[in-house]
Amino acid sequence: MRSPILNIQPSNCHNCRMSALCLPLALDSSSLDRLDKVIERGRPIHKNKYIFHGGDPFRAVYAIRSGAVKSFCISDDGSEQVTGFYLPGEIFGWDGIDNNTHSNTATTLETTALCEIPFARFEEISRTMPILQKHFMRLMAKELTSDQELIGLLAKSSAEERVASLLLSLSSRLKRQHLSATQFRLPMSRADIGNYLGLTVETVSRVFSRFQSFDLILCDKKEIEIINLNGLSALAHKPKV
Amino acid sequence: MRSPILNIQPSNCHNCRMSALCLPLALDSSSLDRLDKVIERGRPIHKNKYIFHGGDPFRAVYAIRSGAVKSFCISDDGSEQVTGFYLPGEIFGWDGIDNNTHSNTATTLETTALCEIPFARFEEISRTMPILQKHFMRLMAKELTSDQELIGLLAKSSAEERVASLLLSLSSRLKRQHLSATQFRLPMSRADIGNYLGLTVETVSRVFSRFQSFDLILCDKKEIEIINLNGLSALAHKPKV
DNA sequence: CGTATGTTTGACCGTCGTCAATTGTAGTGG
DNA sequence: CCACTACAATTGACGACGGTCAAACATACG
Repeated sequence: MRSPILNIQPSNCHNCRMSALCLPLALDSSSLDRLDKVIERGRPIHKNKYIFHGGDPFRAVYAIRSGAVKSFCISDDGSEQVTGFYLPGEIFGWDGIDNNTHSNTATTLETTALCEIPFARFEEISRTMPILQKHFMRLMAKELTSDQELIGLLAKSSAEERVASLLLSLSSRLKRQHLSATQFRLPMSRADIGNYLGLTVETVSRVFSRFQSFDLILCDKKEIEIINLNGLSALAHKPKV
Repeated sequence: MRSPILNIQPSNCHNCRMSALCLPLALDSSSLDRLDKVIERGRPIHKNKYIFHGGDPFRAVYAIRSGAVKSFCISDDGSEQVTGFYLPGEIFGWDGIDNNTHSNTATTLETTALCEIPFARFEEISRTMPILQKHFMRLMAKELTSDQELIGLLAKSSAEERVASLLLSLSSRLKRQHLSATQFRLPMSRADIGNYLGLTVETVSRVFSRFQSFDLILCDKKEIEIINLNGLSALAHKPKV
């Protein structure tokens, strides 16, 4: 039984150290208060719990205070397709906006604390706060560009490039949180990584081994240390042709 | 030099037969008028012309009245990655919302007529028309889910499944426009298809040949006729494992 | 008519998926 | 605490799918 990890449970957006990430806004104090009142701060959720299921009615989007989340959808044939990994300060759940129904399922990869932003109430207050509306469209657009990066990755890259790119993405996103960019713990399994990157578990495992033999990373199960960041970047952006 | 292709040039949204697709909204007549006034209806553009470049400042999103458009981004190594094909009634250009800069480049695949929706003015009027704001968020969410379908396709499918899925996607989108779902002309080259689907030109060409030998389609260069729609669907959704 | 570009087809080979076996890890209950 | 089981990760052998290289052909454009 863990853990005092989350003793810094924020009571509002003002004192949440993540707000610089999920609300990079110039909101005056009273506007922030109004936004603050609609946000529901949940207690930490255990690993492998569902946040919403595909088909659920769309109620809210979610910001991560701590922990990690994966989202995936079920394709026609019943197989999973991981569509994203989300880290603290990031927002997920947009997929429900059209049709008012979630197309994805979201689960926790480890103990996770969320802020729930009920969409109906958000829409109300955003009517009087245009900046908030624009901000949310920008967040959605960010999600779009990150999806497109993934598309580029899947369409063109080799297994090594894909894994290198994922590691670098995680690294830079952790850095944004003022955490180490070179030493971290992967919240997801090899199978999740493979599914996300369009590779099999075996291939992912082999690539990790190869990266170690090249002295690019050290890795003990889920603990990662990036030793040669430049080398990894070179691999990730390796020109094809 | 004008082409008489588009003699049904609509003068406003009221009489545009595409409005049911790009504006599936319950707008009263006066609201539609206000929206109508900000939309700039351009003259037809020739094939292979740029609509915007990656890096351009974000000014507007675009609805297609006729023709076809592809969008692509340039990756670090200078290579193109096609991110989408757009047909009449569809809207593109969202990629510019975050950073106020387009990350993609968009070009016409054939002679194309566009409606330009200046984003700044759109934001103004959407403040007093919440339904419009929600509608645009839904359009962005649609783009998100379609990107995620592509991700699923790229991550898991074989060459045949990818090509079959693209053909079916085009087919159903043409059907939405009340055009034939089984006989149409591909607006894009084999190279574009390959780039989009993460395949080489040669593989795309081979798959087309194979589909013909299986009597799934008839195809003369860019003219396509789907003979066995069910068979094609079966191929597209072929369960892996 | 000549050149550039797009498409098709063939032969070959490398990467990654498949199948299989082994080891390591985590969670459960005795 | 250890035994037991279920699951995660690693490693090897093999083969298929699709990429690469090359050549032939068709089409578009000046």
